[in-house]
Amino acid sequence: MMTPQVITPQQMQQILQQQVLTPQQLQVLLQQQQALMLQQQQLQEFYKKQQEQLQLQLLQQQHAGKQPKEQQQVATQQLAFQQQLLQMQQLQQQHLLSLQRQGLLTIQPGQPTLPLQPLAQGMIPTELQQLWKEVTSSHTAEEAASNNHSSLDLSTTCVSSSAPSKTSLIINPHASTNGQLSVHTPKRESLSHEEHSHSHPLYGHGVCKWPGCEAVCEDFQSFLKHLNSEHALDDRSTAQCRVQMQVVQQLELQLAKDKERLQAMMTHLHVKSTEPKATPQPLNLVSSVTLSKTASEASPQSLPHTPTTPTAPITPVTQGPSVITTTSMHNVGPIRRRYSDKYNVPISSADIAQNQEFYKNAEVRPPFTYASLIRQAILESPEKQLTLNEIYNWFTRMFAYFRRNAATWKNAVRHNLSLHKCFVRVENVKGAVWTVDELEFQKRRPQKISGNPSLIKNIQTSHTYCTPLNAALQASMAENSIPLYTTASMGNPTLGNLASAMREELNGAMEHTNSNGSDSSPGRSPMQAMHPVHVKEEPLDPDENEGPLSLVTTANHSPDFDHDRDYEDEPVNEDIE
DNA sequence: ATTATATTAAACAGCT
DNA sequence: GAGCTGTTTAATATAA
Repeated sequence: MMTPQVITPQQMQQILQQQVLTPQQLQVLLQQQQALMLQQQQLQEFYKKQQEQLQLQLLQQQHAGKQPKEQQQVATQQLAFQQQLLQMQQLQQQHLLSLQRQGLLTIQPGQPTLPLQPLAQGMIPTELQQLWKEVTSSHTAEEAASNNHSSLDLSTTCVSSSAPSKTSLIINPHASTNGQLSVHTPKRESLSHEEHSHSHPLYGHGVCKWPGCEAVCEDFQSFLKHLNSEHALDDRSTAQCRVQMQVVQQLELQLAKDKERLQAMMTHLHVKSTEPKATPQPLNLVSSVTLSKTASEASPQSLPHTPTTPTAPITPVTQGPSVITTTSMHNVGPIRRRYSDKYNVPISSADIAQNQEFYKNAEVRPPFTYASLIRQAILESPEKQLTLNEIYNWFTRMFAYFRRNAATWKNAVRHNLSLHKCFVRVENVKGAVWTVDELEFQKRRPQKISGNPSLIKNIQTSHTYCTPLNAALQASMAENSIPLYTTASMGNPTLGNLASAMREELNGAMEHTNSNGSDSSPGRSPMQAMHPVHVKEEPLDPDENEGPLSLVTTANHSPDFDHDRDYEDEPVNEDIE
């Protein structure tokens, strides 16, 4: 449908590959580049039209009421979404490919998120500039040493106007955080790292992966030789690098725009869909983060074709076919199955950050239970304890939905706090705070995982059954490596909490006994093992080991939650629902 | 059909 | 007494 005859980056590279660039050739190249940009503009136009059409459809849908063709429209909508998502996926893949070709990105299976991280946010031009500077600076240093003829000053074309005047060799291995600049350091990693050869971004399947090269190299050694001889730091390589950089930049731009567009579409549709309760809005959505996460291996056609739920948020449907389960919501807790599983769609908050923003702004009911949300709120707090009011504040801060009907949901929160054993009230100097008994919480979890508590017993006895659970947990880890509402950064300390929480989930589900090996409360001092003034008595569970309970008696009130009073006591519109 | 869980509403008690 | 906090009960809905 939309396969414009744009000159692909590869073709461009091939052109470049033919010989050392002359300024004329470069001119041609730039023209081609402009053509590419033009094509991309057309692409954007297409999307624009698509979106307009979508809105039109929605309008019609609203006016038409419940006419039978509504379904057709919905299907069209769905299609549009899929196209959009597919396109984004392609973009992402293209982008990935480009980066790989460049050697700017190393994808290693061992470190799943690290290299992909920048992709999710898009590599900002300054990063590219930085990379470019590194190349060019070393380039000129070499250049200045050997031949003195003025090389192609590519920096005038677009990215960096700062001509590399410095002669110092800036080859900083740490600077290339997003990958490795393999242009100038092939020898270092040659013999000693044989296994590393497999992961060299420019070498794979016995061929050189330099853009447009594909020279056959039997082994890594010959590849290095080839790399040094054919792709040395000369004008041609530099130009190739630069062109590719532009391509990447464009793709980044395009990706960002498409992401934004998708977000707008989602938000738009979602706001609409909350109004009519009886009209489900099946949407097939793939989270953008899924794209970035699995762009390299995910097949685009594996989009599930099952509708989601009426009230569920635009929950991106993950495309990983088997691994993703509802336990992907682990860090949040059980989802509200009432809505989520109606269509057998494994809802997963793949793009947590995205959803965070979504729920913050869109008045959409989060698909999590109150208990899960309360737990999340508490666990997110630095002290793992919150007062009731702080929990309230968290709700209103994180979810636009909870900025109205305060009486209702606050009552529900209180009700949940009292009802569930997993919430433990701890008397404090300043009053009382609520903590989470993770074991208790996880106790309810097994049912969520499989719906069959006996399975857990099986898991306990036969470790071969660990696989599904583990897979689920790993998927959960991959999916939600970030606890809700924290931005995605691998260094996030909360990640550790999540990991330990997951370990505990395993422990809790499989062993059912409290092994003190799992320390779920990092940062707790033994001082805090003081007895609480008042703990909810539990007659039904005498065997409950209250060991891991964090019974904090000190009044260390976190200031983080004192400024959350933005939405507090906001005027309540009781007549909305 | 039964059971478990979640949600919502509401009554009530204790406290500030 | 009002409002907040916390407990409890009941009705209802949903999913397993």
